[in-house]
Amino acid sequence: MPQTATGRRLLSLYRRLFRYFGPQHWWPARSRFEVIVGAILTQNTAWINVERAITALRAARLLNPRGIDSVPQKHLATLIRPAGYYNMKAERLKHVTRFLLTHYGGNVRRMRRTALPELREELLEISGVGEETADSILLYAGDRPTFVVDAYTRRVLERHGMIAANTRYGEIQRLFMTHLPTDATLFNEYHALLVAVGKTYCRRTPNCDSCPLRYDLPEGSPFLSRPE
DNA sequence: GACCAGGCACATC
DNA sequence: GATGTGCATGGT
Repeated sequence: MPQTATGRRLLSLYRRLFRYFGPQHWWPARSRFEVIVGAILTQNTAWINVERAITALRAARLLNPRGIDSVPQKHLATLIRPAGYYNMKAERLKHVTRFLLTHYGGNVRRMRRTALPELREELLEISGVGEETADSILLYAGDRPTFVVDAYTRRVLERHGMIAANTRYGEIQRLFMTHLPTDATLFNEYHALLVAVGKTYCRRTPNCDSCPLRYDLPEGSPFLSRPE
């Protein structure tokens, strides 16, 4: 049980989201390697388009480290075209796959032998892997208790007055990680629920009036058309 | 046709 | 450290 007011509030938001949306069963993938591929492909991209690219890779029987490593980058780019930024992402998939092959024999589970902070640093050294992608890989492919911060996380917290605009990634991450129990299952579900509410209600043009978190908005929130 | 979607690297100040 | 830019498809 969190001792701080912030912790209690974060847990309250979590419970309300869970009650409303139910378990999200993240990450939607058939293998740990597919999680990593998805983490690259979903960068600034709608998931529906990522699914198309993943389907193409699977149909080409390339959804494995050896496959991605050996396919010509040009052809890889063609296959993942629906996910956008396909030239960049083809290169990034090559980078992350090469890392996995050279450091862990292409076996995602073998990442377990490296401690979380060191592994996070290793991932961040890969060109094309930033903080969110690294944390997504750690949490959703590696079951490591690290909190993933994305555009939705930021937006929900901002609108609920819990962070200022322009708050840095690490600070938002610390908010969750210092005020909640260190639990990969909780972090997994919480982030997935934030995306669920984000996709449906907490968009750039918000739909707060029917949002399950509307009564959690601060007094006089500009996002509510009716005072509550 | 404008806006948006589960970022990141790099240049510049 | 803050800000700006390129990368690109597909849905609304």
